[in-house]
Amino acid sequence: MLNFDGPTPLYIQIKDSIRKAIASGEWKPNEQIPSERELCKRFNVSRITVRQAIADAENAGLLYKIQGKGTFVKAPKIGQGLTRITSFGKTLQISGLSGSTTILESQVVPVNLQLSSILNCGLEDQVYNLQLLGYGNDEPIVYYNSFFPLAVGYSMNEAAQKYLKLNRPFSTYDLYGELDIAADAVDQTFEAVNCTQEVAKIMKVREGTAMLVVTSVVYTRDSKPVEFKTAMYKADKYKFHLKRNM
Amino acid sequence: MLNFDGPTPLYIQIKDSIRKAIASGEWKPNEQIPSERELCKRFNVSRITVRQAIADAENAGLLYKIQGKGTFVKAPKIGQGLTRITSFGKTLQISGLSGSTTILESQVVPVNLQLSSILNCGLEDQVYNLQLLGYGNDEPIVYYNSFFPLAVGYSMNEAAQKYLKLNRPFSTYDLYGELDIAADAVDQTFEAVNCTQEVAKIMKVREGTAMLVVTSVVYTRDSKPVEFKTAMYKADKYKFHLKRNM
DNA sequence: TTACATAACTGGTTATAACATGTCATGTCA
DNA sequence: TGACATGACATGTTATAACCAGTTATGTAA
Repeated sequence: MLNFDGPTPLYIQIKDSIRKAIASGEWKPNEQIPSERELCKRFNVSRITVRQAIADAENAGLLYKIQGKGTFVKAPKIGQGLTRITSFGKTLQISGLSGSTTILESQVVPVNLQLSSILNCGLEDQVYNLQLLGYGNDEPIVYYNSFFPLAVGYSMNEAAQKYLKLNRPFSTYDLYGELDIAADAVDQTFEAVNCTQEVAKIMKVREGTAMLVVTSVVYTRDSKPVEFKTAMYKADKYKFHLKRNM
Repeated sequence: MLNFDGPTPLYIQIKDSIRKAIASGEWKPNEQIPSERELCKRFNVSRITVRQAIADAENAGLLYKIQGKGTFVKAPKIGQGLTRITSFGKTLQISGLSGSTTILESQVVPVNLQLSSILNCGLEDQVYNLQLLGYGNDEPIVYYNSFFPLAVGYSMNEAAQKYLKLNRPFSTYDLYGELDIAADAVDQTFEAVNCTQEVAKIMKVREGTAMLVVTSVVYTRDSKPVEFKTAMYKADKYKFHLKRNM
């Protein structure tokens, strides 16, 4: 089950296994997962290791614990929770909306100074640009503008075409699952802007409508940037939730 | 130093002590804090306990660690980081803005259904309403509309008057420090809205300007709600940053 | 049958211990 | 002098062990 000799810590492997069990639906929302001691036996590791895996998963918004009762799978909130990374497709599903995603643009473009610095590539390099439009109940809800290193971009595009054919809503987070890239962390900035004319046209809103803009940089486990993305959400259709500790 | 017999876990006491050392300026941003083993000796506890305290503090955005080098005090970002709770006064200070806060309203009001449910009080109860306007460089930046249980509200108002006399910028987070209330966690919702006429007047912007609205419920250590707050930020002056793990 | 003590779970806290891995200063050898 | 080995010290990972504190089912006594 676990690789005891490899370089990957056991608790990370266990966390990944938890993530998979939840993503695959094997463990359902609000369902109790095996107890810490049970997982110790199952993976043949100490309780500290299991607890660290669970703590990480809890931190990522995948689980919650109740003392004396057990550990449970966290059900994502309506809207979008900021603890747990939830893809567009999943968010729609939770909200009970039918949805779809269209590809507005899929192209290779030269970098600018900002992009080369963020994606950590040369000024002469090219990057892949993917622009998606997400619909909920046939209404544009979010406009994604992503930039990837070239190799990643080509794979992303392939995966996107695949989802497109299936006519299922998706965002780039859904696509990572299709690739062998393990996205591990995201840096995000939230701000409100008045919608420009171009975006207004794309999203079918009046110019000046308040939009929630989330700028993200996605990193792999080894802290290499793999995506720079700007997401513009139609304000009245999308909120973000967050729990913070002091 | 620590209370070994009390009900408060040692690692929480240590975390509080870390928080105080940072808040008081004893430990400055980017300064290295004593090593784990040093803290073990100093507090006379095991390394696990110290590590848990540090992990909590890191999670709250107070510290960061570099393997092989040490643990350091995190310097809050310009803008507002979403990992670490940063008060309005502190945010201004980091941004290098001079600022101030005025009290728009300080009154006792009856609850409505939403408030009674959130603050967990009876429908006949009254609550304290405090409305603040935060300025940066003489320009309105944020409008806070807070509601507290009555007893808390009176203390908050006193503390606010005190800050007002000192002519120092503040938000309710600054005020908690003055009271004996240990705010421990916050639930927040982020959304973008077009500014209404009333708010436009208060914040001296054009009607329809995009505003970032953050709705917060503040909880004490024992998970009792102590504040319901709506904060409206002038969009071009305020952004929020967040790092998320998967 | 009901009420209460208890046992058998759950996660929460803490100690001790060892070794791995990353960083850096120091000292040695070419 | 410069390159490299080494040791001291930082955090990272993991095991074993014990006890505390809630939750729940069970079984016993009134």
